[in-house]
Amino acid sequence: MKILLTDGEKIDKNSVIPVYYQLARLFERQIFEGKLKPGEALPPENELASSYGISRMTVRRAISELVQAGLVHTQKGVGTFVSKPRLDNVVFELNDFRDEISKRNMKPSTKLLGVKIVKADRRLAKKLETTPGKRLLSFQMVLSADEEPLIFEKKFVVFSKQKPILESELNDPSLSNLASVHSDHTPSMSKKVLHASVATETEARHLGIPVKAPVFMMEQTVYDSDKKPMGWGTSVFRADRYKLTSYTGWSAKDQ
Amino acid sequence: MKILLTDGEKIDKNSVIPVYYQLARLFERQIFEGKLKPGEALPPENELASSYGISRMTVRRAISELVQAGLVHTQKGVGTFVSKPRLDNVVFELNDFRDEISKRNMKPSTKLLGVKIVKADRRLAKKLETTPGKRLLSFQMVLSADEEPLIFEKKFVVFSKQKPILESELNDPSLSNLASVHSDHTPSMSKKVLHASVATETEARHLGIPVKAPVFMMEQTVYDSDKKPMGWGTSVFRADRYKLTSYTGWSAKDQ
DNA sequence: AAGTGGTCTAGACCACTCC
DNA sequence: GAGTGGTCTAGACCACTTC
Repeated sequence: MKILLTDGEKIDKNSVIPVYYQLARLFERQIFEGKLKPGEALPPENELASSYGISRMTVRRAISELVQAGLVHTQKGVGTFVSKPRLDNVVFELNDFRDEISKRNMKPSTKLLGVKIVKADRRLAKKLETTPGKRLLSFQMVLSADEEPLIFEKKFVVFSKQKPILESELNDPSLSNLASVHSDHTPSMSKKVLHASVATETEARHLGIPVKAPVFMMEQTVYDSDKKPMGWGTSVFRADRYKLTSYTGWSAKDQ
Repeated sequence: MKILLTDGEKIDKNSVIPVYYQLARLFERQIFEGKLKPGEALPPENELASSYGISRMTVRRAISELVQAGLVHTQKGVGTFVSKPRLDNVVFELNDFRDEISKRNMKPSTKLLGVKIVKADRRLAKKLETTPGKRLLSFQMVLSADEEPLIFEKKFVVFSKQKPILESELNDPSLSNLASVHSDHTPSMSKKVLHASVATETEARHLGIPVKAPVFMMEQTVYDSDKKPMGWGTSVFRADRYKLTSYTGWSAKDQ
């Protein structure tokens, strides 16, 4: 028997809020507030179970949420310890354009500049792992927020179905959707590469920026389940309007 | 009672490999191989438990791993279903320079160009939420891989300790370490913003690239637990050598 | 009402670490 | 050997969806 810490905080077993969730938040709070510092051990699972009057499995569920969040880590046979925040790894997210724009309370729009059938040149043939001369569907479009052009996109799709260009293309003009609609296969993997570049004359004109202005260029390849490329495309983002932000650390969610 | 599917696959309860893990891999395999298609339901948890002769909690653990991995999703009162792969959200990682370079079997090196004490101008004062004239520690350095310069960095730290510049700075020249060494506080949060830009004359000279060549510019601010900025810095990456790659989809780990 | 996933319990045995 | 986290069981009750 040990003297129990007086947490001042309690668990309400009759609440609609799950016990494991209450316990996880309780520890999270103590870590954020500095009452539990990096390197310090949490009480053993058995002790937590008996002192809160809950089952050990419930304690473990709470702790496993903290482990997932990176707040603590466990050592078999030793204990559970508060982790040090890792501040120098970064994760940049670049999600669906329409979602992002809508989230910022702006109106997204897509202008389809042209759809045509083209023959693959050497570069396209290489990107799509096919032969030069192969017939491809080509799309060009401009994505805008509140009527201001932000992104200029070119996409090329290997087509195996003769399908008319439908409205659905404009509802979801993502490369994986385009590839999916015009092919018998289903996209199962996507590779994206982000470059820093400068605007070409064409890109500058469509985006309303100076030639050679800095831009992000994202290159996407969509593959089917056999790892054969189904589509390839580039998206050029205005760097004056687009930047990628990332927060790391414990209070990140407050931002 | 229902007729059980003949999976051909079995669970070995006496294996050293945990049962939940075996079951999760079994479903994962079936999803990757297309035997379980997006939208299809997994058998109910109770059925899985009885047909494999294991407890429902163990089944749930297996399923929860699949949920985490994004392979399936659950609907309360309805069932568990195979998810569609989400191919159009992207996550770019930009991890510690030394780790990344070492992983590529190259030799990372850091050249410290200069350390001095400077007075904050208006821009720095704003970035660090302090007043112009405030004395700051200033670092400039070039990071190279196999002697080729890749990144040019400037960092500014609000210092509250009079400490000599130690070797430790070169071992870990990250902004959070610099801020930590020269302050009484501990960094607890970091914000990074990635821009596309073009090289200034100074940057171009240090990186050995033409002026106005495209570069990535990453801006980092490190905060203490009270959300006061402790340090601010910029890292300029050669765009001809640096790009960010991201894979999404089910077979991503094969890459 | 029947079936589903979500939560929780009170045990059990194990492998591991540390002394 | 004592203490720790990791796995697993065989139940239970609940809220939810569907019919």
